[in-house]
Amino acid sequence: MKLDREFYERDTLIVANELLGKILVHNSPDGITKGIIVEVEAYCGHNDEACHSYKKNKRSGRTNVMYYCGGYAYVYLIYGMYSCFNVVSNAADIPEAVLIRAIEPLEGIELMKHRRNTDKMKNLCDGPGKLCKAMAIDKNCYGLDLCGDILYIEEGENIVPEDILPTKRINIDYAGAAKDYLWRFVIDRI
DNA sequence: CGGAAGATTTCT
DNA sequence: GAAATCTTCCGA
Repeated sequence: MKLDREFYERDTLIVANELLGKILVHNSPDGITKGIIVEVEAYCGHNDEACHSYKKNKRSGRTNVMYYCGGYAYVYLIYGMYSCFNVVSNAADIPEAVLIRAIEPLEGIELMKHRRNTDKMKNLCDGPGKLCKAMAIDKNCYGLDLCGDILYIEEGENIVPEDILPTKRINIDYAGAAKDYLWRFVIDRI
């Protein structure tokens, strides 16, 4: 069961929490890949110094999709070599999104290994850049509608709040006070 | 038009 | 702990 538009058009922190345990699906030309979302981070526009849409550059070519309504893919290139996949959340004109930081491979594992050029399961999708490479998510996926058939998220197992561990976000030391917000969520089991 | 920086990964 | 590496954004 594919998540619908209403799921995404809510408060970013709620969407971030509820995305845990859901299944990310990419129907690529090479084949289909699926994975359970196990780690996310929330980025809340004007309330969040770490968010790309926070600063002076209110809206730019890169962050434009964050101003859409929820349910779109925000993919950007970082450090010139790695893509990061975000799910745009909340209503239109509210530039917020959820970064998918890690997944647990479900389907198309051989394809992922081939793309990542490794055999180690643990090393396959445990990072934003890694899972994007494993699932072939790149700038071509920028702005895709997650309510479409190419890239989407479906219902997975239900995660109870007790299993969700909030922690500080990673690699945003430049973000001042915002760097201490507990806006990174991981599934505390496995 | 040039320069600087970055929501990372990998190897030493 | 440091390098790799390049698109995007800002200032001039």
